[in-house]
Amino acid sequence: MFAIGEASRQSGVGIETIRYYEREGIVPKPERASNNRRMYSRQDIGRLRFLKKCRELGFPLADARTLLELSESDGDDCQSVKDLAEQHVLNVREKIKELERLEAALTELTANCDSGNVSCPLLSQLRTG
Amino acid sequence: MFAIGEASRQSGVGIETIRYYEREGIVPKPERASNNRRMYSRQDIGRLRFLKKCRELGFPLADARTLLELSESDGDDCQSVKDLAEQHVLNVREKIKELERLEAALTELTANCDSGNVSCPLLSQLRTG
DNA sequence: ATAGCTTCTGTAGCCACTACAGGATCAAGG
DNA sequence: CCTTGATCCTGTAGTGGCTACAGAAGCTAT
Repeated sequence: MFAIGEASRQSGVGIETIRYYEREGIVPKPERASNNRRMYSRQDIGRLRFLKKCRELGFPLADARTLLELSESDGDDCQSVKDLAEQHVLNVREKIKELERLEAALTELTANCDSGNVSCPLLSQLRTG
Repeated sequence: MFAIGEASRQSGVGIETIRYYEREGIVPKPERASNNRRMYSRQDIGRLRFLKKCRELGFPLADARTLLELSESDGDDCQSVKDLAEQHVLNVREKIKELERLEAALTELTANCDSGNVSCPLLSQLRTG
C-alpha cells in the first residue's frame, strides 16, 4: 500500500487531481491508515494510470470514467468502447478542421501586416469585415 | 441608441455575454436610459462586433481586449497586432499537431475493436500500455 | 528539539461564458 | 384599464478539469 504522493508518482496523476477524482466519485475511496492518510493498492494505482491514459487520449473525464467502469465490468463490452472512441475521434477531427480554418484565416490576415504600416490591415479587417 | 437585445442581434454577441464583458471591463459601461436600461450607441455595437470577430478567430478574450484597445488608440500599432496574431497562430498550429497525434493514436487503437471481440483491445491497451 | 517534508480538509481561482431566480418594466391587444 | 408576453434588471451558481492556496497535523531525520 502506498501513500498518495507515491500513487501520484507511479500513476502520473497529480495529488490534487487524485483527491479530485475521489471527490467526484471517479475512483473509489481508498483505504485510510490509522493516521487518516489515504493508502492506495496496486489496483488503485492501476485505475489512476488508466484514467491518465484516457485523458492523454483526449477523452472527456466522463468518458474516462465510463471506460474505467467498462474495463472493470464482466467481459469487456467492446462495442460500447468502440462507440465511445469513434465518437471521440469524430470530435477530434471536427476540432482539427476548425483549427485549420482558423489558421488559414489568421495567416491570410497577418500576411499584409508589416511593421511600417500606417494603418494595420488586420485591425481594419476586424473593424469592418 | 439601442437596447441590449438589439445590440446583441446586431453584434452577434449574446446578451449575457455583453453584460459579462461590461462586468469584466472589456467594453465601457454603456449609457443608461431613465428606466435604468442599458443603451448602446453604434460605436458600442461596433466594439462588440470587433470582439466577436476576435473570438471567432480564436483569440483569447484577453487578447481580444488588447486588440480592441490597440484599435482605438492613436495610430494602429501594427507591430503589436502582428506579434499577438503570430503568437496566436503558433498556438493554433501546436493544437492542431496535438490533435492530429491524438487522432492517429485513437484510429490505431480502435482499428482492432470489433463487436465480436471477447477482450477489447482498446481497453487492454489502456490497462497495460 | 528542530527542520523540512508530506498529508489532511476546505475553499477559491482559472476561462469564457451560460443559465437560472426573482423581480421590474414595456408594448400591444382587447 | 387590464392583461399578456417580451424584454430587461441584479445577483448568483454552474460548466470542465483541474490547480493553488491556507492553515493544521503528522512523519522522518538530524
